[in-house]
Amino acid sequence: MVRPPCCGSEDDEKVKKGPWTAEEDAKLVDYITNKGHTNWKSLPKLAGLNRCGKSCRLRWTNYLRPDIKRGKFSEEEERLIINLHSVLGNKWSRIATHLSGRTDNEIKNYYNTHIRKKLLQMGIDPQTHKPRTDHSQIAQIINLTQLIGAAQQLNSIMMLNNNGIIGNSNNNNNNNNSVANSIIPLLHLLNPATTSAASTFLAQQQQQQQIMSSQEELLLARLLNPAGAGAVQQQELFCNQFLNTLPALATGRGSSLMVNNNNNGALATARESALPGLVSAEASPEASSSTSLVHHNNNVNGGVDGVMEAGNNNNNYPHLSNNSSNFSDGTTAFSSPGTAADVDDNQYEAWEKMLLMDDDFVPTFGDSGFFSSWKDDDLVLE
DNA sequence: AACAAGCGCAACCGCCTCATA
DNA sequence: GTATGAGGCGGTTGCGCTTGT
Repeated sequence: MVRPPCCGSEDDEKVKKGPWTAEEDAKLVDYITNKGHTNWKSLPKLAGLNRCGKSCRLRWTNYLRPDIKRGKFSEEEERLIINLHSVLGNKWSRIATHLSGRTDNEIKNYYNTHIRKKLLQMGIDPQTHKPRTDHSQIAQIINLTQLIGAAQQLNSIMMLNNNGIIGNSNNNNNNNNSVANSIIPLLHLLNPATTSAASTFLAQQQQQQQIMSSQEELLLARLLNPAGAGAVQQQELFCNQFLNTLPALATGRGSSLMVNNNNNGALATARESALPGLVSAEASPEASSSTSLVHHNNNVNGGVDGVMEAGNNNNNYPHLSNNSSNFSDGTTAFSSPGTAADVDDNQYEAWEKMLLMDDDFVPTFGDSGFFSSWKDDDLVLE
């Protein structure tokens, strides 16, 4: 059955459309302030407005409501929107419930204009939050500026690494070659045919390094020697992940949102979250004795220790009950018995709410995609 | 200065959901 | 169980402003 529009056709000529005037706004605000809005359909007549009820509702909820927060979105809000969108998709109204004072319309507009553009520039598909695999566009996306930026940031990370802030590297080598070590593989990725000389140089540099940290090894291995079919795509995927995880890594924090069939997987995911992208996908756990959702809100080493401790005490995470557990290092874990399939939507909703409401939630990036959508997968490696 | 193109955002449209008769 | 209608939601449009030529 096709319903008529909310404003009957016989009234169309009378009902005003288009931008609201200050006078109309004042009438609407005055009426709702005094009488409320129990019935939008009858409201316009009662308020002396020549608008349809739907238009009044929209004007009120999106613009006139007193609790609306106007102005530029903060970085925190932007990050939260991206997180939420990666989990919820285009559920703008649900996203809006997590950002006080922001309307679904405002968030939708902001995402489609600002965030969408940003993600595209980063090589991320704004709809799926996964790296784009359009080969013809990759080279345009990863431009020289990004390479330089990436190299500088990688250099910072390696310095952090050598200072023991990230990882447990024993490598105290001079970092002078770090930039070269990082930028050459990226150049190689863009155009292998014309970077043979650079690759040779890289090989020489690698030989000169007495000890290479495990992170560096993994990074270069995955950039230069992706195995098996789809090597190019793997390179691109990893490159995107790598470029985009740098800022998060630089903060020295590891956070993850995952559905994890644990046992050994607990350790694997913990490590992965500590240094996203540098643990191989093959580290996925086989056994499934329980399902857990872990939020690492800590410095990297602390996060690993916290989860490892949980796993080492008992592979089944004995002290993680049906609700949340908080580790001393700031890690928050949620778990329930059974496999991922045994966790119903309500449980996921509850977890989702708890995590997303957490101001410290920081997204991480896994092989299954940038800002992984855990709800869609039984297992999301972070 | 004039025009075109791009951008941001308020508002609209039409479909969906849910409550109610 | 079905029809109806209000409210809600997401997609889209179009206007006004800004920026570039």
